[in-house]
Amino acid sequence: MGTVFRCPRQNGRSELCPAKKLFSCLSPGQVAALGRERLARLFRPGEVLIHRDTPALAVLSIHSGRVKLIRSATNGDDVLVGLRGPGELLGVREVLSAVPYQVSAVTLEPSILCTVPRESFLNAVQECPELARRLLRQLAEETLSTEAQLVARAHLSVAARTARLLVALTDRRPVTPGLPAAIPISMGRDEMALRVGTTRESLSRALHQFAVRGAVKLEGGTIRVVVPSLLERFSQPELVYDGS
Amino acid sequence: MGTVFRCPRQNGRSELCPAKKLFSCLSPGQVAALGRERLARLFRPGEVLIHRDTPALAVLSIHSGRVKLIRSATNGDDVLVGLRGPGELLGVREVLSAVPYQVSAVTLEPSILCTVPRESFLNAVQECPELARRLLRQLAEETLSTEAQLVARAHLSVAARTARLLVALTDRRPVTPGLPAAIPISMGRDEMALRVGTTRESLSRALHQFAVRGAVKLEGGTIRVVVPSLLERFSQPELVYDGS
DNA sequence: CGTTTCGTTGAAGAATATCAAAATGCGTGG
DNA sequence: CCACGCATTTTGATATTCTTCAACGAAACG
Repeated sequence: MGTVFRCPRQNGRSELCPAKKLFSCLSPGQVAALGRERLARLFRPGEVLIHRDTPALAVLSIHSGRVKLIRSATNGDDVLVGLRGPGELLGVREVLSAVPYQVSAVTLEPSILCTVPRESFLNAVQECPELARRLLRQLAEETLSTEAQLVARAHLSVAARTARLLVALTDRRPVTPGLPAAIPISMGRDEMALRVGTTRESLSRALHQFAVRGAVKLEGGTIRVVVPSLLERFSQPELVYDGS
Repeated sequence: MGTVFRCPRQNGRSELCPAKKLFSCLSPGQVAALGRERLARLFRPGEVLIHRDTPALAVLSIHSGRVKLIRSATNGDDVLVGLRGPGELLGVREVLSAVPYQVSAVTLEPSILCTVPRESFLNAVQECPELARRLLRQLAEETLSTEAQLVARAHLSVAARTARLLVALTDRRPVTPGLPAAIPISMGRDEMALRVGTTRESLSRALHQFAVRGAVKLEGGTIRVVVPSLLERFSQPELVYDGS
């Protein structure tokens, strides 16, 4: 599970995974002390990086690729708890709290990660106040976003949450040169459903509603947002749209 | 809103609100620099300490009393996002993330809090690495617990979540001297419902189920847990109990 | 060209919210 | 001590939202 290889280097010196931003405050010596962080591994999509309920022995740093954090129930229905991308860390909270991993981490794409042993990480945090401060801020934002997620699930319909996802996905695309048409996205329905916190079927129906009302256009594999403003209306609470 | 008065003092020196644990690493000078933290205010139950969407100008430290963090929707249905008690801080995440308050904070009981201006707080974090580390750990635990909440809502029935609340409430009571009978609690049904993430009515029904099956006994105002083990069974997923 | 995976659609069923009303508890003043 | 009135809790009936099961069409792939 995971091919071992070296991270790309720059300037002849070992270059940290994009967690550079985070670790940039460490001295070369401290970086070296992080341990085997230079040894990265390549993972295929769908590989399990972290198993829930196992001891949190290390923090993983994402070099490239996207990873989903899930809690899988015994029966099999997963709950998405978060998504992480390049430059982000996995398992920080558990290592800091000294508890077993509370979630499982699974790659969504081919990904390259490196490992920082628990002790090394804690040492770095201890040694470098700046690192602590950066993590602090990151965690603060993380908590707020998880809370937002909780609230959304609590009082937004599946349709509204779906609309929100679409809005978020298009927002993130600065690539909106022409005013008229809008932006397509690509992602499996199952992944979308996971992100919205519903089933494949319910998601499909929600999209159908949007399409019927002319907010979006479903083009095999991609979703074209035709009337963003309309979509934002759907993302509001209250409003409910059902039936064929 | 809130009567101003001085915090109790010990040893002739001003004593910080129970956030002592957190701030104990600060020097007296640093403590003084925190600003007006010695000026505490008394709030009546139900007072709003923090209004969502207003600028996060300060961190509040809870000296005594309990506070609920909520997101109130336009229509009026609140979502409980967290509870805080003595020694805990309000608004840390927003201050650290430099965003407006994302939740409202409302007292559940008469409470005494003191205020640490945003800048003072950030300075303290900057100055004192130990403080940063403590906050880090606290935030890490906070995130994990919010996530757990999210997961619980996602795949546990109202009954299961209710059972969990009862279990948690009894667990927190070390006051279980005699083995035979069990522990009573007191709390409005509305507050319970809020914590479980459901309505007053649904909660009532869940309790009724437990009572019918002999797990608990409803005694006006208090709930006596008769068979804890049974209650724990109810708190498991899968199992569903409905009907009269 | 079958086979497999993915997406959509329909119909039935479950869980929970909502609305309305009865019941219970509780403090107050007679 | 009792009666009254208010607030909380419970209960019942109904509505709604969503999931689940099942089937079908279509694109993807060997």
